[in-house]
Amino acid sequence: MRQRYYIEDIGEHVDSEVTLEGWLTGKRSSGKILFLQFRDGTGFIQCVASKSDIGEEAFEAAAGLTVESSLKVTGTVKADSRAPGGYELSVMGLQIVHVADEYPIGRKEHGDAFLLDHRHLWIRSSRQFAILRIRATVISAARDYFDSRGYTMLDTPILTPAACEGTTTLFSTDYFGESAYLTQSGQLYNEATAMAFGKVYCFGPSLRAEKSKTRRHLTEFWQIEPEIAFADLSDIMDVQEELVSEIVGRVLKDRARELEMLERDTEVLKRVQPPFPRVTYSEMVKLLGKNGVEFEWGNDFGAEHETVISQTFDRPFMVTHFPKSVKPFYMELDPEDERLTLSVDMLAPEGYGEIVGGGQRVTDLAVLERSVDEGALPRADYEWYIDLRRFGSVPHGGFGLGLERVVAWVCGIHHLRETIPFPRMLKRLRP
RNA sequence: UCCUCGGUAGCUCAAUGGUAGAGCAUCCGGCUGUUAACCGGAGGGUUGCAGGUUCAAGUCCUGCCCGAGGAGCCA
Repeated sequence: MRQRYYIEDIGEHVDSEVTLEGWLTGKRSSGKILFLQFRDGTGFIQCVASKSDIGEEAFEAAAGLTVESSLKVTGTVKADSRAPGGYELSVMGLQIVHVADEYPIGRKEHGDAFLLDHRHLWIRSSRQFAILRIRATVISAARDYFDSRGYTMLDTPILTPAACEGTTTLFSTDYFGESAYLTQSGQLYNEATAMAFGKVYCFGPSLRAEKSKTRRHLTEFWQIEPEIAFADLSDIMDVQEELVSEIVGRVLKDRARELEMLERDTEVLKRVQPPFPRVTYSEMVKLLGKNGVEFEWGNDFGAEHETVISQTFDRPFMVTHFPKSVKPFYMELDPEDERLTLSVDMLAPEGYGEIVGGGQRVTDLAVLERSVDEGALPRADYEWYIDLRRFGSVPHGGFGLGLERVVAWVCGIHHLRETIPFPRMLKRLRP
């Protein structure tokens, strides 16, 4: 394959001639000198063209280019402190590939609805570029964490016959005359693969037809879910904090430029080191009381509570031992207090709230059967899952890490809709 | 589903019930170091839809549609 040059590696080619292939993000001219803002998908660079270097004809053609026109630019790489990023390209020649129509997204501000309607173009802008590159790094770091520790990655199905939980609203679809649902989580299937492979994880979309309309919700979001045989609650918490620390460390190391583009305070991220604070649900209820927030034991934390609590800590923290009433049927009960479960949620600081949820699963056949019945779940659809307790049942557990929430927190951005290439939300299916 | 706010030029917004404007974008002209460049000029409107009040409605009233924020809900 021929030699290609990318902006990301431009520092390796100072004073040599390269050709870059990409798009024009903007331009400024001063009569006989032209500044072309250029991107190639790996970064952004300014190209400087003067009439004396490239000739009148090429100069006029370049001056007439519209925003988002595609072109190949040949020139010499210069280190220049005046340029953002430290380098610029001194243009010797350029080849126009396509002259774009008038581009709808300008450099001035736009409303949320307008930008979401133009998401297919919006992802070209520098802020979205930074966020989505960080997303890719978060995924890569998480997968590397598991792959390098002997986990087997096993995909779980997206089309399922039953809900993971009876109460939640599901997207349903026709499956050759039978109704099927889009998965909310790979967890139940993970438990089956964990009994076959020991340590497993899955990475895929979770779909929920909830009519949630907040910055913390998408109807289609991605989860990374490990499941470990012979693991107890303490093991699960160790994995959670190690995983999250590794993810944040990788982003700090490999995506410093992107974090800078987002003006993210990296001091906060550098504090993300084990051990994370661990508190029980009951301690948390007391803590809320001390902060003057009324809260009745047995309820689940709402947005307000999570915000108050998460401002108490300077790094992610874990809340354990939630009451049975607020957790799903498969959670193992606390042997010391049967009102409680061996569950753990991790909450991100700075008001970001829950980013991980998990815990130990029910081991005993009779306990699980009772839970399924109490939840009024269709027994037939869960028979395979119950089977896992008939054939070599062992203590096991795992968790789900909500990718978009982690990306939002790491990037320090307000709304989940910017953390996924094409967000799916209530009333937004297009583009 | 509930509460709040909004819908005016391509975009972001302004306009005491009395001639619909500005900035950006676009087009034309100027400028050899611009950083959301700058300077001068031009074009650009079914004020979300339907009805009502009024001499007169972008503005007031009623209904509907659409969007945003929040709540509820939510591994």
